[in-house]
This record gives sequence, structure tokens and C-alpha cells, in this order.
Amino acid sequence: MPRRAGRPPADQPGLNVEQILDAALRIVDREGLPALSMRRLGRELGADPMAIYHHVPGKRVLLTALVRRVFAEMHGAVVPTNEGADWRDAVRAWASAYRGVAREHPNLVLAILSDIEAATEGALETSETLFQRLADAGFGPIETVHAVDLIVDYVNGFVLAEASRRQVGPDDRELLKARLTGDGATRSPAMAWALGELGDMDLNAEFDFGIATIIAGLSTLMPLADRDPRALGSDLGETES
Amino acid sequence: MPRRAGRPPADQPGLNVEQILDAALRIVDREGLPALSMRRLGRELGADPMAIYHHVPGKRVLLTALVRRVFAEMHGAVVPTNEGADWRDAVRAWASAYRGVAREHPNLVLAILSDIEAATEGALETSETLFQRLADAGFGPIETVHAVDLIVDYVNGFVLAEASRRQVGPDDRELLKARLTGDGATRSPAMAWALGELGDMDLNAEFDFGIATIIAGLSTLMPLADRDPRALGSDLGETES
DNA sequence: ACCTGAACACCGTTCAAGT
DNA sequence: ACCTGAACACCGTTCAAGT
Repeated sequence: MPRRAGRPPADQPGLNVEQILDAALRIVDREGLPALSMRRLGRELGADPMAIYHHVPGKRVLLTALVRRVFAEMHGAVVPTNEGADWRDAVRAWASAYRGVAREHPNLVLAILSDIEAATEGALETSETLFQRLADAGFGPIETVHAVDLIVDYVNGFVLAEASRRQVGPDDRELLKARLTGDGATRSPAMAWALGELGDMDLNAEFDFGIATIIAGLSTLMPLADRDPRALGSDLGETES
Repeated sequence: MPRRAGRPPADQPGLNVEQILDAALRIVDREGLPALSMRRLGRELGADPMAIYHHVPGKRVLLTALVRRVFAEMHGAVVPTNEGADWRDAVRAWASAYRGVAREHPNLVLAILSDIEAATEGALETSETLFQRLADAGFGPIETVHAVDLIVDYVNGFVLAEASRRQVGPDDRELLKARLTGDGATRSPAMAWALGELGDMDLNAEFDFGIATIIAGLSTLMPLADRDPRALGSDLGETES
């Protein structure tokens, strides 16, 4: 139900950017990224679609604003580590916070990854504490950048896989498994063996494994640093959100 | 210049799927993913846009077909490793092949990642040899699946970052660096330090670092396997206790 | 200053009509 | 069997007109 044309009366304040972003995020979370159109957004706001252009210059900017807002959420979620803190804890905390934010807005993940400028900027803004712990631990500047990028790239890839796995109805890996253990078993025996032994995919375990492996690999560069028993092992499971 | 309506004469065979995919890939490679529309594709083929629907049921299917074709390219590029081969070599070869294919079609990377079903299927189809080497090396079934997923997720994340970095004109990390080393230096000192020391980003070095670190981490799980000096530069620390 | 509505140049897709 | 062209229901965005 569109309101009347013209400047809104002072007591009924009309649109503002915050409101628009809220509505946009609502649509994306509930109905998916493709559902977000300027016209649909106008309907959600109870306003003429064109009214939005007075507050936001276009759809592209609106999307990057959405991405930035999500990273602002994350910025609030990441607790800065103390000076003496273990860099491994910092890595786990950062990765877990990143994943957590992505899990809250699975339909936005593709937009985040599409807008890599905003995403890397957001990721870097939240990662000062991570840089600090790595530098403290003795990583050189280039090693630190490479390490952060490794973590960011991995989490991006994981988060994307996790988000799109959620959109597919029956787990497609199950389908693949069924196909492999069926007639195609002879073509890919090793895959059939590996996937055949697998029960339900535990994404938490998988994420923990990935992060733990990366940490173990980075530890290799830091032979002097203390070994952290949580770096690898069967009973960790604390990267959970 | 559209050809005449009606069934084409036998000597002028008209459209076929292969031709359509070629044209679509040409458009995406040259003009980017958003440039690919059914109408634009029709123009590229010198045919009525609607003629395409007689060979391909819709745009979505066309895109997954494109993704599958790219993975078929990769399938040809991955040379199966021998039984005795080092699993680390298999990991490096697979990752490098995957990255190579993505680099040839940077504009398609987002489509690949969007169509995660087709992508994971394609990735898995090319990775039987990887599964085999990991299994041979003594990785358990669950560990093998987790290891492959770790590699796939990382390479997906890296490839995406690499592809979109290519689309941005001036390296946006340079911009961030400039902003950091400017007035904002006090807010993010560790980042400014790390990025400040960095010359031109060497993406090859970064990718090698990522893969080497993952391999080193996975080696931690395989204390009995021979140490590969190429896995990482300096000494690799002792076996797990 | 802020909202509106017609209009423009696009989309993907359906469908009856051509040969 | 294969191609065509009008048509439908959408897009993002511009712009003159309202109050």
C-alpha cells in the first residue's frame, strides 16, 4: 500500500537508508538473493520502488552496503585477543566468527563473494587482531599476509559450499555416493571407498579439520612456537558457533 | 544477419548444442558473465534467440553445461598418478590443474561457484587419482574426504579471489595499503606493517604457500609417511606425540 | 526535499505460426 | 524437425511532474 506522493509530513518520516537495508536483508534472508529486486524492495517498504533511488544510488551500491553491514556484524562478534594470546586461538576465533556470520545469511554468501572488494575490505577490517598475533608469534610480513589470505580463501570456499549445500534439497553428495557405489563403482574405486565409509556429513567436524590442518601447517613455519595440543587431534569440536 | 525461417536445408546444418556452448563460452570469456543473455547469444550465433530453446531447455541448464565443459577440460589436463606416486605430488598437480582451468575462464569462476552441484561433481570426477594417493598413503576414509574438501574449498576460494582481482582495475589491496599507511595507520598497525613490507602481490607464490601449508598440515596426520622436502622450506618439526 | 508514474531499454520464456 | 516473431511478465534506471 503506497503512501501518498510528495514530501512526507514531518511526523511520518518516510524512508531512510537503514530501513532500506533492513528490508533488503529481510528479503534476501527469507526469499533468496534473486528475489531482491528494486520493485520487490519497494513493495516490502510500502513505497514506490523509485523512492529508493533517492537514498541509494542503485542496486549495486545497495548490495555492497548489505555486504558491509554483514561484516560490521562480524566486527562486533570478533573479540580482540590480548597481546600474550596464542595465534592459533586467534585463527580459530576469527575463522569461526566469519563462518558464523555467513551461516546467519546463507543467501547472501554469493553476494559477498561476488563483491570481493567489499568482502576483502571487510575481512581485513576484522582481522587486525589476527595480524597482530601472527606478527607476535614471529611470522614475517609476507608470511603473515600469505597466512591470512590462506585462511580467508579457505573459509570463503568452505562457507560457499556450506551455504549452497543448504539450498539443495537432498544432499547431493549422497546422490553422488549412491551413484558411485552403484554401477560406477569400478570407475572410481577410491572415491567410492572414501565416501562409502562416510556417514552423515558433519560440517562442523569438516570445518574444524580444515582449520586445524591449516594451523598445523602454519606451525611448521614456527618450529620454536609451543605445540598446541588442540591444533590436531580427534576430540576438538570447539570451533562450533 | 538471421537466416531464413523454417527448417534449414540439409547442406546448411543449422544450430547444435556444441556450437551454442562454444558461442556462449566465447561471450563469457570476452565480455563477462553478465553479458551472456539468450538474446546476445542468438546474435552471436546469427540466429533467432528463440531457436536456442530447441537445443537447450533454458539458461540455467546452459550455464551448468558450460561449467561441465570446463571441468571436462580439466579432466583432460589432470594426468593420473601412478600407484607409487607421492600423495603430495598428487595434491600439487590437482590444485594446479584446477587453478589453471579457472585462470583460462576467469569470467566463468562465479558461475562455477554458483553452480556448486556441477562444480563439486566435476571436481570429484577429476579427483579419483587424488583419492587414490591419499588412501595409499594411509589416510582413513573420513580423513580422505576431509582432506579433499579442504583442498577443493581452498582452491575455490583462491581462484575466486584471483579472478575478481583481475576484474578490478588498480589492485584494490594497493588502495587498502595506501589508506592504511596513511592516516589510518594507528587503527591497524599490524596490518599496515604486514602489507607495507609487501611488494607486488605474487599470486603464484601465494598459491604455492597455501598448498604447501595444507600439505604440511596433512603431513602431520601421516607421521609414518616419508617427509617431502618440497612440502615446506625449513625443517618440519617432529612427529605428533 | 522527498515521492510518484510513465517510459526506456533490457531480460527469460511461452506459444502459435511458419517452412 | 527446426526456426521465427509476437507477446508476457518481469528487470534496473531516467526523468519530468507532483506536493
